[in-house]
Amino acid sequence: MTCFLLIKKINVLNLGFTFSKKTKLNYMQDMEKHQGDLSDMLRVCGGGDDAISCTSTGKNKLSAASPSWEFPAETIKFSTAMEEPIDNFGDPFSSTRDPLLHDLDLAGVGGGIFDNSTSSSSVDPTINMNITEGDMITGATTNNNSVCSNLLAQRILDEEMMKRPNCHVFSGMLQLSPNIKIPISSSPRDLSSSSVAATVSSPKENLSLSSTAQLIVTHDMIKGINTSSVGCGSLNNSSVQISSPRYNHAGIKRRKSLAKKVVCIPAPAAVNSRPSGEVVPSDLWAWRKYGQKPIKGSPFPRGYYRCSSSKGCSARKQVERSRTDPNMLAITYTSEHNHPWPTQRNALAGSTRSQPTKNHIRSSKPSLSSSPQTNKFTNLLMKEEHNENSMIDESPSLFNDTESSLFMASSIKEETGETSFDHHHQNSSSIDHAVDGDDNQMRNQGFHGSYHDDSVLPDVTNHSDDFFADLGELEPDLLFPPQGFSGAKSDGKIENKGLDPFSLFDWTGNSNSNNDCFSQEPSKRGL
DNA sequence: CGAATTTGACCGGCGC
DNA sequence: GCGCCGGTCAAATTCG
Repeated sequence: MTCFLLIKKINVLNLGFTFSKKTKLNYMQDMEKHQGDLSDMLRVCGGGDDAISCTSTGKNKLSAASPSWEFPAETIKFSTAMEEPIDNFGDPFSSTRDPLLHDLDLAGVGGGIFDNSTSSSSVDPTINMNITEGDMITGATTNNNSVCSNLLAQRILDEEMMKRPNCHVFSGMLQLSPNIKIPISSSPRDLSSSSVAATVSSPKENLSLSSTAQLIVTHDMIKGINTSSVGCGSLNNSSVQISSPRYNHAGIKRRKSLAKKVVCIPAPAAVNSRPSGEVVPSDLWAWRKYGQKPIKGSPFPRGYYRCSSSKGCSARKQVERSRTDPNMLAITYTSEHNHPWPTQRNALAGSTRSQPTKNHIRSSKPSLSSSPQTNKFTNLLMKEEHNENSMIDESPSLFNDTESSLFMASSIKEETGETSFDHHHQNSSSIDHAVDGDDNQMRNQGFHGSYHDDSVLPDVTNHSDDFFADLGELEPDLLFPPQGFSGAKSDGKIENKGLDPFSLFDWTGNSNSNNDCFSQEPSKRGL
């Protein structure tokens, strides 16, 4: 189940970056229903016995255009511990279902990411969608029962998710082994095919389920990882900095026994116009700054934000730069949101000055986004408005380097219980530890996620959240055509053009797309 | 003009 | 008890 969810999550990420606007918006709408936290989409940690290896090759995968870049042979280990998160605090959606997961499955019905056509005999219903090599992602299928099986899988999954709310996608995305090495050495040229497909497979000997997933990393994602990271240079030294109980030295008391979740991300470039000059990555929530304090021992002030998405919401976050690495931004989330995440931007949605407000495709809904970064996606979508099928061409610019790196490199440190967050400030913070320690390791090994705590939650807040946040601003009708995502025609045939410019969900196999990422011979999809 | 940010003041926890 | 420090409040300021 864990593996399955993770795989799904991976694809959620991928989808978020590569799918058509409508698909993304589909997510948004569903997320609105179920709530969700993209900030937790990527769990960069590891451990556990389950291994998922990453390769970029593989028959019937998105390999047609898969560049030479590939995930290392080393495995991405999925923590079995995360299967049953003990402490969800800090995860604003810990108690919610996974909307994306749900939606993914829905998508799977009509062009799904996970074709479980080969999994009808799957033993474990929780992982019924037995993802096998060659029939994932594309959703293409030769199995007439695939739709039904997807539906079944969806239902099973829904039921399972209802039973196990903790197994939400966003709190446990991808766990990377501390040892994983993801060479991000490929030059953009190497990644010229717009995306790379990394197969995330789980050796059967290591997993109770047979599963394979593909982790799509777009060209620019890699490029961003590779080239920017705002001082992090490359992913391998960018960020995955996760607190560990080992850093929570005993004897250091918290001022308050409030559990906090710390997200450590590469600080975005100072692209906004805040007088303070601080760049606060946006996320799905609307935050309103209510204070700023200089922190003793740190040259950087700490900004205090509270959730403005909903009145009475006690959620807060603190944003400050790491003392040891000014390029790193530590975001501490405190308390929890008491409301669904705001896809509908309400009047309290914390529209900030720093964000551009010129969104011609927006409806009258106020903006929620809290940073200019958000509008990058908005702008993208605006482009999509003009060119429905331009997604392929636009996709490489989906994320600038910073965002890409943020996405890939962001991480969360969740401190709960008696763990000391003050320690972070008072005694060479855990983040700093991570910077000094794990980061060095990453420099040596390339990207990898390390985790020391099962509760570690990665964060893509500043990236994917931006992405999805703005998606929510589009008219639902734009994403939810009457035929739904699958674009099923009345004649039973599938029409996914426009809906799936990448032909990622090309069930017909008539991929007329020149999308190098996913272009495949229909027959090769063989699904 | 409304909303968000800034910033000094205030409050409370914690250590001495 | 006092002072330090972090966190919050709220008036002033700034911005769209």
